[in-house]
Amino acid sequence: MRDLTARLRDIVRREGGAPAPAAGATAPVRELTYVPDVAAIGDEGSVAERMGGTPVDAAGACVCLDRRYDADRSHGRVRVERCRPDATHPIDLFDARVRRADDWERRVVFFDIETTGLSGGAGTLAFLVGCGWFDDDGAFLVRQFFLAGPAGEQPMLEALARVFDEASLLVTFNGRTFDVPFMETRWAFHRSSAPTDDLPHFDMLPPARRLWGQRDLARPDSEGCSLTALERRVLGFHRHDDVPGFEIPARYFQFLRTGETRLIDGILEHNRHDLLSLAAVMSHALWLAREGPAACREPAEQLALGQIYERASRLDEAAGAYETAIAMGDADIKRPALARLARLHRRAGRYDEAARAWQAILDLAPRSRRTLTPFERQAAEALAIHHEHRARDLERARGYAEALGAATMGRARVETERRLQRLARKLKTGGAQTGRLTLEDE
DNA sequence: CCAATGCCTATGCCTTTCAC
DNA sequence: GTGAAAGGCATAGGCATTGG
Repeated sequence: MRDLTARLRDIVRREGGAPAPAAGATAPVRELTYVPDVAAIGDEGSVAERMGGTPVDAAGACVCLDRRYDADRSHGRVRVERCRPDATHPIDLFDARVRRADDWERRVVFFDIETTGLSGGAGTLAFLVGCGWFDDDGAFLVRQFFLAGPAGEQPMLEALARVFDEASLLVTFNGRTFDVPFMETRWAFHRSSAPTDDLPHFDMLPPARRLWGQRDLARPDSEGCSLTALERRVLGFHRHDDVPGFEIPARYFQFLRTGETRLIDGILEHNRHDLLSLAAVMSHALWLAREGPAACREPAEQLALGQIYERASRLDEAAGAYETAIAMGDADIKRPALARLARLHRRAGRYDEAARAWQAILDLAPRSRRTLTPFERQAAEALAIHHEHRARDLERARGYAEALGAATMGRARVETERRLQRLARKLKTGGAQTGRLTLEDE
């Protein structure tokens, strides 16, 4: 793949009028027969005609393709019209930078590029950029700009800037790291200012990781958080004959050699599916955040939702989500949900409720097991503190501290030892009498 | 393959709250 | 009044993961 990128670098150089560099000892460029007169590539008609698009520039080096997905069409389990984000969606829960007052929903533009490689150097270019947005009827419109040759980049960048100028919010998947910086270097390369500079940008990857990214300990085969994985898990959408990402650069280089537009069809479809799924995944995430834990299909989502509310300081909603997760989930969900619920209770001064949640974590463990998992260690430590300092039941406090001491190492071990010594001292001097008014009367 | 983002964990600091 | 504990908060470094 690396030498393909090197070849493309040669194309760009020749395009600029400079002679091709002498073929080095390694990769000769002779087999690359790119024809600058892009409109004449292939045997019948222009690239734009054969792709069913329209030329953006006079030479047809950039091709524009429009596609409409009707509102009542289905994408996996969801209908297209349901994928439109609107002002009722609490987008600030996922990204506080997108303020709700900013009428961000006016024109949300979904954005995804296909490039000749991941490395993003000067020899790599985005040969396909796809934009999608909703019209007033709830249909999803996709506009793609395709480079029939590198000479089309300038007109592509101008046309793309016109789309972005209309946008109120840009939405991408991993675009904060990849797509947007990539395009910004291209605009810089052509000495124009980037239209993304003052455009609010929402990257769906971090929110998706928060909602669906927790590695599922119960299922080692769980799929990760790529857009195609989310598509299957969240939308129930399965692609047929998809072009895998790693194959995309090679296909484009082959197109440049042969002018065969059929090689590109699968990439166009891949890009459109990415945009549609991005819209669907985003609006589903927003919908879940708005509707709350009762709308979740999986307890893991309820747990994640709790963390999302907690980050946004919506602590009551967070507690509600954790309680739902505890009620619906298996032990692997219950444990973290109980721990987080316990911390919320403790922070709010509801110490008895916190203690009950910590105790519930310990009750999930089989009696036979001596070793403590991290959650159980956390619970035992919190209960030792609770019973020593709040409930004043020194005997019980010592019980938890002892269980903790057997299961800790290093630094935590030292603290536990100190706790045990303090408890022993207090018990000897008769501080135990005060330990009557505790949890026992519940 | 590469860069970069953001989560998790450990660690130290600071303030508050008690017990003596 | 003094000292110890607890717990919130900030920071830093490690780790995994995503894009074509």
